[in-house]
Formats: sequence, structure tokens, C-alpha cells
Amino acid sequence: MDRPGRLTGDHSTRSAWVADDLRRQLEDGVWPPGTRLPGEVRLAETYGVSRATIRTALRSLESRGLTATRHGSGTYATGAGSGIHADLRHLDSMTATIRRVGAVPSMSYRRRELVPADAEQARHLGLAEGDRVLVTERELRADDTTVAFSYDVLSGTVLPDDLAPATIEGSLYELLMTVGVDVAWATAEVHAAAGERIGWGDRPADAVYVLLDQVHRTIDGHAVAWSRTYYLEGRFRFSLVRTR
Amino acid sequence: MDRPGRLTGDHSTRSAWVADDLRRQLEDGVWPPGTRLPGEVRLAETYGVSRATIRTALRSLESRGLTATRHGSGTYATGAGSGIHADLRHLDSMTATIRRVGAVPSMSYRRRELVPADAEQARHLGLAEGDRVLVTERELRADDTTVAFSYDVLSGTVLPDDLAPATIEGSLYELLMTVGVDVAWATAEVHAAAGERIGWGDRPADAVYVLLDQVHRTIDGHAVAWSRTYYLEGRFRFSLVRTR
DNA sequence: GAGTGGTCTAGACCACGCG
DNA sequence: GCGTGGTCTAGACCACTCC
Repeated sequence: MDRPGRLTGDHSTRSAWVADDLRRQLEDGVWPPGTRLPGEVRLAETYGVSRATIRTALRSLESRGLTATRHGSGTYATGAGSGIHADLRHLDSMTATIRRVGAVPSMSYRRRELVPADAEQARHLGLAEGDRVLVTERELRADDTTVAFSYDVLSGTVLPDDLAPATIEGSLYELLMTVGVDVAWATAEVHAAAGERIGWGDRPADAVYVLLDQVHRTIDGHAVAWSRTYYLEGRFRFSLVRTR
Repeated sequence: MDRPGRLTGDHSTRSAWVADDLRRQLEDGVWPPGTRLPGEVRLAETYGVSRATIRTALRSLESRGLTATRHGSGTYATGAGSGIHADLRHLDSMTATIRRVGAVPSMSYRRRELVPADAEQARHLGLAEGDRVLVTERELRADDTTVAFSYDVLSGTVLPDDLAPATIEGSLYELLMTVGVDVAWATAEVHAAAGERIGWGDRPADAVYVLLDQVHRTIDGHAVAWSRTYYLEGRFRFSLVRTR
């Protein structure tokens, strides 16, 4: 087995290298769904790493739903990997999510405005009513098909004073990145929604939406954005592997 | 710091004991949202355990959304713990989920029948068309309020031949447990749905539902159940913490 | 550069499952 | 009873953040 001296190829760590090799073998059908992988001690010998490193790699596969592990029995291939589209557990920009499912993302803004926060916006972002916020309304497309409408509110405290709202393009996270804000985590609520008030332009009259209501935060818990994204039912698949 | 010799109190492992102690302190406001916890080395000294044990405990807190960790910077309290209702990442029976949010679950069956599988049911469960399956339709209540309608299909391969469908009560997982089947993981899709065809009895005419479409599997990948559960929008909160 | 988390090792013992 | 994964240790070095 070819083992990296310090760092070989594009893998920075041994566990990432092991995980990637196992992932490739799982996808190639070396272990069909339901079959048991070699034990951890055996894998450690095979790859020439410690058992802890193997366990790190296996946890990574399990978190992506490719394997399931049971105490005293073994680690099994699930064969579920390819079916996962938008993983709800992992926080990503919408454009990155669309790109990851193999489509070309695009978007157009209907509204980009600096306004005083109303009571609800202030509550979500931990601001005082009347504080400056950036309000945007966007249509998101994957391969030129509308997949979602997003209503976003960015806290003015993280935005530069000379921001020109009309020049804003692209992803919300990209904008935040350019002003030095790193979104580390978000609390999300999943809802269903329907009605005339949602979205604009060409869309089914009886459209039903999956609503992702999220507050995005920096590592220190500071709320920087509140987003409500309405995904047109049927045009986007939210999948996840749930384990006990 | 009181440290367990082998196993003290109700905690079977040191890391569980550490995680529980930290969780209690987080809930008690010892570290308000956004503040940094002591470093891992410091925590290891405080609790008298190795750093690896501390890291196991911190990962457990992070997976529950109570903390967020960033390389080179530290581990921070999120303050998000109390808001999480039904965690989509964790697979649980619906009755257990309802119980966990502090409500009393109950349910009533509209249909419990052994029938030959149709093409769609057979496809989801990996059976042949015409194979025996148990089809159920249930209404789920929390504190006597209807929260969901569930359409479930159980594979006949795991059911005893002398099963009397009319006697079935309670949770799907409980039934599977009694016949020796342990559900280890499930692939889930999140959708939005609306329409007259969903549910029965007293319910809003214009009701919108969050649909959880799940295939439940044993550790070896064998599909044992296909469930479509329609949660009435607004009566149940699906929350999760997403991290990058 | 000091302090933080991330990775890794080598070895040990424990708890579970399964025949 | 034996093989499996689960936990734990003590120590090392690396990568990142932030002053």
C-alpha cells in the first residue's frame, strides 16, 4: 500500500487519504451495499497507520452516509452515497450547493436596499429597531430553471459604511467574505409554505415550497444574516442520512 | 474535580461524564453565548483526563449544536441548545421525538393491512411486485393535537407469518423491535406537500405539510420499511444546527 | 511567537455480537 | 470465547489564529 511520507498527492492528512481511498473503493463496488468492511485493526495494518487514524477516516465516511458502524459487529457499506443531493447537515452557500449537484447556478436580484430594521428583523439579528440593515430579494436558478426565492437580511454592523447596494452580485456568503465576515454556523428551521405572497415572475400558481429559515452566525455567536429561502417543491432534493 | 474511578454515577464513560458536566454548565450560563471555553489542554487538566477524552466530549457537544470550534482560535458557546426541537440528523421513532419535546404522544390507526406490494412499494423495499407487505395509515398526536399523518409500508420478509395486523399498536420501531429487527439508519428526503389527498378527519382545508420520505434499513442495508410522514406545518418544529 | 485546535502514534482495556 | 468496535492514555508534532 502506497503510504504518504509527509503529504503525498492532494491529501493533507493520512486520515483524509485513507477516507478518500475507501470512498473510491465503495463507489467502485469493492464492497457492495450491506457487506462488511475489514475490521479496524486489519485496515490499520493495510494502510500502515494507527487505528485512531482509521477511526477518523471511518467517522468521515459515516458522517457522509457511506457506511454504518455497529459496536461488536462491524462497519458496513450502505450504498447510499450517490443519492445524497443537498445535505442539510452541512452549511453551504446556495450557489455552492447548486454547483455540487452538478448544475450551473445563477441568480437575479429584485431588491437590494439599505433600510432601518423592523422589529422582527432586529429580533432575529440582535439589533435595535431602526438599525441599518441590508435587505435583498433574489431568485436562484440552477441551469436556468428557477429553484428558489430568497429573502435575506444582513446586519449593518458588519457592512462597510460606503456600501453601494446596487452593485451587489452573487452569493450572500461571498459578500460577507469580502467584508471579512466568516459564517461559522447557522440555526435552521425547516417549514412548508404556499401562497401568492411567495416569489415573483413565472411560477406555478399552486406552488408549494420548502422553506429554510436560517440565522447565520460568526464563530462568536454574532448574528450576521437572517435568510428565508423558499425552494420550489420538486426542483431540488434535500436528502440526508439519519443514524441512530 | 470529582473524577469517576471506573464508573461513577450514571455515566458509563469519562467522555460522557465530561460532556454532561460541560452541557450543564453551558445551560447554567457559565459560558454565555459567544464566549470562549477553556482550551482543551486546560480542560484535560481540570477534569483529570487525557486531551483525547476532552475532544470526544467536545465533539458530542458540537454535534448537538451547543458549541462551535475553530482551529487556532478556540471552542465557543453557541447558546443554541435549547431551541432545537426535532433534530433531523438523528434518527428516532416519531413517538420518541414527540416525547423528547415534552409532549405526550398518541396515535390512532386508520388502516392496518397485509397486501401484495405494488410496483412502487416493491421498488422502495427491494422486493418483487406482489410480495407481502404490511400497509398502515396512522394519525399522530402530541398532547391530543394532530401533528402528522403517516403512510407506512413494512416489508413482509421481516414479519412473522402469523402476524395479526388488527392488533398492531404504537410505534413502527417498537413493532420492528418485537420481531427482532433493529433499524440502524435511514435515507430521508424532505419535501413540501399540500392537497386534499393528504390525511383525514379534522384538519385545515388549505393545510400545508412537511413531508419526510424515508426508507429505514438494518445495519446490513436491508430495507425494512418505507414511510411517508406528513407533518402539519406550524404544529411541529424541525430545527437543526448546520456547521461548515 | 504564544496559544489554540488538528492529527497521529502505540498500546491498553472494556463492552458488545455472535456463533 | 473470540473478534468487533468503543474508550482511554501520554506524548508528540503540525497548522492555524491572533496579538
